[in-house]
Amino acid sequence: MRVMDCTARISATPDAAPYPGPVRLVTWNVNSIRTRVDRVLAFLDRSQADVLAIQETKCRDDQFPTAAFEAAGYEVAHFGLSQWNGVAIASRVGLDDVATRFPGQPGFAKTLAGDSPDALLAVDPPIEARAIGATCGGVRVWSLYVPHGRALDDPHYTYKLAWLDALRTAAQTWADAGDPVALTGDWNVIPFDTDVYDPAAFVGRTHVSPPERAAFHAFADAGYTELTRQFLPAEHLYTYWDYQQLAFPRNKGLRIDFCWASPALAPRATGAVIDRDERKGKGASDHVPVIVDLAD
DNA sequence: ATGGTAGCTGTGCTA
Repeated sequence: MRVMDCTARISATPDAAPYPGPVRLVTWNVNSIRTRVDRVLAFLDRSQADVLAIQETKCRDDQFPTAAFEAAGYEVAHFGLSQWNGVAIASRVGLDDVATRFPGQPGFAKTLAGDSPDALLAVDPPIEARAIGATCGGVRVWSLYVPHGRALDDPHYTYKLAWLDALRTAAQTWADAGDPVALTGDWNVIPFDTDVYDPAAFVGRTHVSPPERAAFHAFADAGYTELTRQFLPAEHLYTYWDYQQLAFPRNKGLRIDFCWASPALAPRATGAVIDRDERKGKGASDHVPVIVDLAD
């Protein structure tokens, strides 16, 4: 584990950047922050994370345990509308210019029996709490919870593809601008057959379909680098294990949590870790933290 | 064997 030198973060002059130095960036789908807050704070202390991108907080803004994070030395920005979804960024290296959606992010409108086509066209689909961005330690961090998709013939699947395509379009503009951007979170895509315990079990299901995989790999075409793959190329390294059917003891997992880095950021990466131990014991999330280290 | 688990303003929905 890296030994932190806190004095290195104090500016030498008032004009210097407030938080020079490396950034340890973590993404973690915590599956309810209120249930998991003690475990998350213990992880922050143990890992010495500088920035934590959180998904599935499962709460509204007024329910988020902000005080506990602040007591641990982290600022927090959270976007949650209900008991579903919810994303946040906790940072001890600054937290500026918070955005709760990316440009062009589609919403999702539930259709009800009896809705006429005209009525549906009139609906401006509400944005879901699946993306939050902030500038932390000089890095533009996006905590992302990509729609699951549910099934290939479900409207949520079409929504998932549109959501990923809109994100890629935004990501392209950021890359073209030369911004140091990290797109980190739960992507709900299994990019390769070697990222799943049994590809045959996923035939005809979401996460592995060619359009989903194409939408994921399109970020490489936009110039981005997936940092966990760069440092952890081994097959069958998982970040998620279902709660059911003893999936974790049997190591029947999926690799679905990733960090895409823009061209300006990717060269700064020095390593990545999947904290598999965090899936152990009582009260674990079904996802584990995924850590990337970024140099100056 | 059509189950199993976890979380949520839960008697069903979402993953």
